Amino acid sequence: MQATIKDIAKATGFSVATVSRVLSNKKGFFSEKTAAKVNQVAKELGYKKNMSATELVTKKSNVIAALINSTKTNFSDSIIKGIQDKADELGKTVIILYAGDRDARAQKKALTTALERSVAGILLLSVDLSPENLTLLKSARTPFYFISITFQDTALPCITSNDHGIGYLATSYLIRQGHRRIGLAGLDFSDSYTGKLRLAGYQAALAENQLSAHSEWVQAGDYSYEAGIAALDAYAQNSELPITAVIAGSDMVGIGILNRASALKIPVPQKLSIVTIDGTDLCRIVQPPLTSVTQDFYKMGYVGLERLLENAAGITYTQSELTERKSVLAVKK
Amino acid sequence: MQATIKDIAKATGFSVATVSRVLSNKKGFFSEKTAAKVNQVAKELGYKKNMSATELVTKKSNVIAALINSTKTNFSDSIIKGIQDKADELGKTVIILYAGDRDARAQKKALTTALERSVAGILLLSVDLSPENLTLLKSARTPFYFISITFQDTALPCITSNDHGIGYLATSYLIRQGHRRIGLAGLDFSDSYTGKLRLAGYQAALAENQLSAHSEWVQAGDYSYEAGIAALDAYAQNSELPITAVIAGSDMVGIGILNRASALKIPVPQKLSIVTIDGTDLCRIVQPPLTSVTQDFYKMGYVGLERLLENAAGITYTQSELTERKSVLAVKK
DNA sequence: CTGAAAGCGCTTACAG
DNA sequence: CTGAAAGCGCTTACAG
Repeated sequence: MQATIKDIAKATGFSVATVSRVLSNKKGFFSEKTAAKVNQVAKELGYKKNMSATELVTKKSNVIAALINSTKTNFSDSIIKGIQDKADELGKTVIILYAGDRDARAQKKALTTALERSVAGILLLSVDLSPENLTLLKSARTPFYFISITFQDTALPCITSNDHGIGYLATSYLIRQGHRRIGLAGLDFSDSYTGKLRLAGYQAALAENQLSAHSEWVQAGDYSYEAGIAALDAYAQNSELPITAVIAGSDMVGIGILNRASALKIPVPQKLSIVTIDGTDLCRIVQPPLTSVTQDFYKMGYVGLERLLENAAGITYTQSELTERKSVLAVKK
Repeated sequence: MQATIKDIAKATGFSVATVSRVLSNKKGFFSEKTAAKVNQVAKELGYKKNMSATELVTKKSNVIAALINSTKTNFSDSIIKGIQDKADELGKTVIILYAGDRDARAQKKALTTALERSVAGILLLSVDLSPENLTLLKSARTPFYFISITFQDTALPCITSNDHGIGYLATSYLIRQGHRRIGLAGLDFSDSYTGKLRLAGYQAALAENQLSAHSEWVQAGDYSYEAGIAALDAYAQNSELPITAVIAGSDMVGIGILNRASALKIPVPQKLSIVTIDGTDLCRIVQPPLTSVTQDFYKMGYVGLERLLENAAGITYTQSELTERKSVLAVKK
């Protein structure tokens, strides 16, 4: 049997009230001497607080649930690191819950788990809730905050990169390097608002330079490695590539493009420059290392938790920056 | 205010006891009619069970805590997927807790969190507990089980790959391909028992073929990308490589070796064959894709949870297999 | 099939 | 600084 506060009370001769006070460190409500004795006995008995009881009576919790989806995009590591660091500063504890991959059942289960334990708040990392689950979440009184996902519904509180800015940044960078025929590959333009925004940023940058995208330059996809392969195959249909540079919707797309190009003997960056979006560690372990628009995932997590706890509304943007590596060639104009 | 069982009792005219029975589905203790009414009202009120109260009174929990460490090795995804799938089958819910990276404080915090919530069991994925934390874990009455980590102390219950077998398998495969001078790189032979076992397997395979390792063939490391770079630099000190093939301690080590070789114009596999240990998705996104000894991480998670719940003792091994890709060249003997 | 009552391990006004 | 007591939301023998 786990020792309880009662056991300690009995052993020390104090009341459970006093024991409770020292154990939860209610300063000013006990003497040093009392504390020493109680803590000592608690240690001897291997006492461990029963959080269920505490949460039941205080009706609050210091745990934050972070729901993650199980897709292979591995930038969530950085986000979680950011959340964890902030949580440590604040004395919160975070539990991570898998919410499946666009699986409404799994989402609901994770959500219910969080809600039933009356956590202090829910962070949703790139999880695109089904309509019912969104309703469920909203109807609960638990604060929530989305991270790394952009909604059309601007009423949802979230922190994310400025996706329009990302598209614009990548494109204008390539233009400055002298490129004129620039592709955009591997993004989802129908289900994903993110994709639409990045496309708009891309088009804006082109327009600003009196350029406009040929339809064959833009290859939709699902942000996966395979989407990168498919995109390159589409570009390589004719002996001459229609583009001199391409923006990949994710690191995995970029790597897919890179590898397929290598298989087809298209040298990167000599014949094709690549800028990828995300900028995770993956960029540096391929050859050539991929130049990227790098998102600040760590910060998303760190300030995401902050925002959640201050009950912030609306969208907060996190800064993205261009990281030059070796996959872009400057061409003379 | 969250609706409670009491509110439902009031609204339906039943007692809290009856409401509790239908809500926790104690078959045979209520009529269909009662159930219908209670469930209906529960739904209207947006009732959500307070798990703290339930756990407090039943003194049991159906949650499993999975402690993970924050190193970059990303095979934990597969392990967690395995755990999650098994948990779903069993109706358990799993919460994931970060236990830092060989950080005793973070470990303790994660452990305490799990223990204070009196979870049904604790799974530790590749987390190498400090001695005090191990004592803490053992002294609690909570069942625990290690995954993907090998101890010298065989009394600790765990599921993992047979590390001796892995070293042996990789080495004997390369020998069968005609290699005679085979390196081993990026493993830790001092802190990590895993490293020692793999080394022993490597030596056993060599010995079986009347070969023995030159000391310069074996380059220690910490399983990281940088360790791979360093290992290749060590091998490449002289104009001629001392080896024709190398076994990398992890996928990241393998990629480090590969990239450094490419930078130094050492063609893989023509001048250097590589077999890597782990076999995660990373192996297929580099060029050439890396032949690997592939560990069955998914299964580790899946049966790990099973074992935990049946309170199994001792070590369970999971099967590893050789996956041929493009990084090994067969040489004529 | 249903209800009254006790109790899980804690916290916290209230009174001293 | 300390204690007695009520109560958090549930479950479950016990009695009908």
